[in-house]
Amino acid sequence: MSFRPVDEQLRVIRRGLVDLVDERDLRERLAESAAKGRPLRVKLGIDPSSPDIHIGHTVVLRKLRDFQDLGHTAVLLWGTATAMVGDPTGRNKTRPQLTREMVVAHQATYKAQVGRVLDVSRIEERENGAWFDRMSFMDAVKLAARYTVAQLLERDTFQERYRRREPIAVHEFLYPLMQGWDSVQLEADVELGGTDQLFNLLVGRELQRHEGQRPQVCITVPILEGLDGVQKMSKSLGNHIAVLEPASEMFGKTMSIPDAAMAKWFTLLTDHGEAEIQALLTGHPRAAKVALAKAVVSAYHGAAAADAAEAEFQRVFRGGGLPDTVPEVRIGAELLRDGGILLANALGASGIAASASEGRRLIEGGGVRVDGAAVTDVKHLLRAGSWLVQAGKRKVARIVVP
RNA sequence: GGGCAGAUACCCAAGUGGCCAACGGGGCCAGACUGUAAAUCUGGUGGCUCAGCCUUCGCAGGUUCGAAUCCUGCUCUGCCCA
Repeated sequence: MSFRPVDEQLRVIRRGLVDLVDERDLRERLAESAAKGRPLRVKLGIDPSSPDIHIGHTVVLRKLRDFQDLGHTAVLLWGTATAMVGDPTGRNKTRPQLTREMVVAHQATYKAQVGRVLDVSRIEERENGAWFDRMSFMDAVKLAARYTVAQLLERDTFQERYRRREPIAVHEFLYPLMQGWDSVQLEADVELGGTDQLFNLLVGRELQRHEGQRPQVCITVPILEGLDGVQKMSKSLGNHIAVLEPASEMFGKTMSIPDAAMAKWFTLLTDHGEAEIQALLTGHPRAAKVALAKAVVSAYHGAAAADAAEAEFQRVFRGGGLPDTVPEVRIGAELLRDGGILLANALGASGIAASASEGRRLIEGGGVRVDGAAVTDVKHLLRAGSWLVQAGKRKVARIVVP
């Protein structure tokens, strides 16, 4: 195994980083690894606590891929035990504890998605259940003895919650210790995480030192904001782009992010060079956003799909046309009244609106079109036939009334 | 173990016997304007067989013609004392 020169490696690694604890240490290790031909063990912990990953998660995965590309070993740690505890990071509430079955199911779907970014044929996979599941309570107590309450309360999220007199469950305190213990078990050289993970990563250093290991280098990458450009991208906030989302959805969603978010998205989600990004950002914002959207889409669907998504976008949103695929919804005969179905009910039944009541409000608010013509009559009846029903610009369905 | 305070819709938060599907703000949805950007303005924001009806104010009972509001028990949370 031969490695690229240390400075070159460092340049790749440093792109888009926030914290690097510490650089001198990393440099030493890189030099050492090159000299001995031993790849660094770069750890990333993933708790399969939700079945899907979104492009916000890919920021750190891309960084891990950087290490892979440089010839190092990506160690993916499945937090099968920690997922059941729930990482309190960034939470103002205790997470629900998951069952073993849920964790296992999530892990499978997760892995398939991680493969969209990482070279999964070259990853080392481990599960922390391997050591936590058979750890005795007394072992856990010993581990817990290595940290003090004051140290744990240093963490922003705990401190905040404590100050606001919100509940903090004891097992949440254990989470950082578990994550740190993983590093000991894996003998990690480097651990990656989002900026909100810095505390947890540093605990790993402490515990490794305590065990007589060389403390890992801690690297954090920024947390990507969601479509609103303000809050962290997350599924629960509904401001995310899922890795498995269709190309046209990805394209459209990326186009809707605030201009101010573009620079960050370019740096963290695309392979565009600094100069290229600068050039795009100084041009027309719309052109830059199109370039961004295409880059994001092609990372998951390929260049051809990205082009198609752009064409479709142009047609639908600039030309007022229709998307490539319009879902067709057949209305069941049992829903018919007076030889048809109320438009409001059809909106609810087709999923365009969450309920018939919401459909009614949309009609009253002037947001609904049937075959291109606005309908404002709440009592509008769809008779037998096929109707193109739209609510806003994004929700369309062909509704077939028997 | 004892005492005190609190639990309201996605979030924050008013309401303390009828005028409450519940003020206000945020978020979100739709409309106008745009570049599906930002800013701004407008409307909406429990469900339904919709001039009405049903369910909702931690849970379960009770008082009352009538309860988110009063009573009892329970669950959960924070604070103080031990």
